[in-house]
Amino acid sequence: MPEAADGRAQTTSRREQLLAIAAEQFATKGYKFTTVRDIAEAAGILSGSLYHHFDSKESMVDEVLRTFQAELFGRYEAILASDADARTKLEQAVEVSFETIDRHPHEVAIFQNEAAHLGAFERFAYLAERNRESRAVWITLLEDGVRAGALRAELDVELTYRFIRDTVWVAVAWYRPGGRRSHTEVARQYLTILLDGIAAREES
Amino acid sequence: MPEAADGRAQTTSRREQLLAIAAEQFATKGYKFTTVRDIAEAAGILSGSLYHHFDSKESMVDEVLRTFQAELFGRYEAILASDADARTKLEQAVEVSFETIDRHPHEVAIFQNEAAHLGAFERFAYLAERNRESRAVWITLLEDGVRAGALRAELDVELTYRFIRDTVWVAVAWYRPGGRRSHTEVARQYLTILLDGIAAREES
DNA sequence: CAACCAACCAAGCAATTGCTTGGTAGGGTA
DNA sequence: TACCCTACCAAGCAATTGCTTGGTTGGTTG
Repeated sequence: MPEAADGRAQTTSRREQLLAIAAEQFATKGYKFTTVRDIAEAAGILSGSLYHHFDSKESMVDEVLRTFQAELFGRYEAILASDADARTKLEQAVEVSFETIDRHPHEVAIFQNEAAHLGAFERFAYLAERNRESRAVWITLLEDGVRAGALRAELDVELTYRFIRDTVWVAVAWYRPGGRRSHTEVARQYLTILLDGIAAREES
Repeated sequence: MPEAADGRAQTTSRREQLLAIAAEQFATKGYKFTTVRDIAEAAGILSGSLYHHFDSKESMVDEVLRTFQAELFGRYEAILASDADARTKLEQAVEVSFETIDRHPHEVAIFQNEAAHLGAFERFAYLAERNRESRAVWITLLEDGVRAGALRAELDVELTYRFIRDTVWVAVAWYRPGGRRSHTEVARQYLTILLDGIAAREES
């Protein structure tokens, strides 16, 4: 492993650079639409040279998705393990999600667009596993919220989970890092809608 | 055009059958992952025979998406043109969307998964146009709702539109026609969350 | 019956694709 | 100097892919 003079691991190895380039291509054009020649050209090398770093195109998406998921779920676990109240935890989970879109838009897009097809292959079975994990996280958060009285008691937790998950992740399709709205702003607005709804409150 | 004995147009021409088969394949495996041989095999014919009905694989998605969009936007326009109040129109638009997922799950899935990539090609420029139309519909509904006092005045209409659009359509990824929840039920639950939020109301 | 036609088959071509192989340039190290 | 190792090139192979072409079949119609 290459290291800088001061002993810290070098921030971006060639391998990581290539992975980032591949991720961008996969995200914008789709996995199957992206050829290894595309990736190589974007990196300024020949297609064959990619196989010095990776043993297949499949390995590239695999590694991209794996590292991304590992980081994301680490953050979810941290929230679950904290001692904040139920509503705060829910809000944090939403914020973390939007922050992830901000920091890893390509990775999220790939996951969003390709997970369904790729999940069919044995190699990507962990995607389904992560899906179950994700569901467990959100369901826990929601049930805790109901139990604590922070969320409506009649809530269809399963449906609510799906709506949250969908809305949060699909935002990657339109959210642009560095754009007019910050991820914090978007998360805050979304939480307002989710928690209080869009209807005007009746005077009671 | 083939016609039944009683003079009505035959409900499903061979062409329509093949389109339906192709749509299913595109939806489940993705456009690029689906080969013409896959489609042909699913139809019980050889791949070359498909070219008696269509002149390219591209034409197949094109036709699938075009007819789907035409029907959908026809229904949106009908709602806009009606004389119901703002809130009712918004609810109807949501209901129509979930009903569309129920009736044309494959078409919605294709649109959801492939529109982004395909939109880059000139042939599919109408997808972007339809996107603008869709935005116009929802923004109108939301602004009318705010104006009528049915929706909160401080609403970020643009963000709200995106959240609605995303959540509604992405449901195609998990909604199963004929499953435990009817599309009417899902629409009703979703509207509750959207309009009133998931937070418990404070006693005031 | 003769003509026609929609629907299909059989075979294969040309381009693209992921990937392999053998070799080379150049910087670091003993 | 001799060696090694990372990163790359040049060339091309084998499989897959979308699509073409010429021909066959079976039903319908004048």
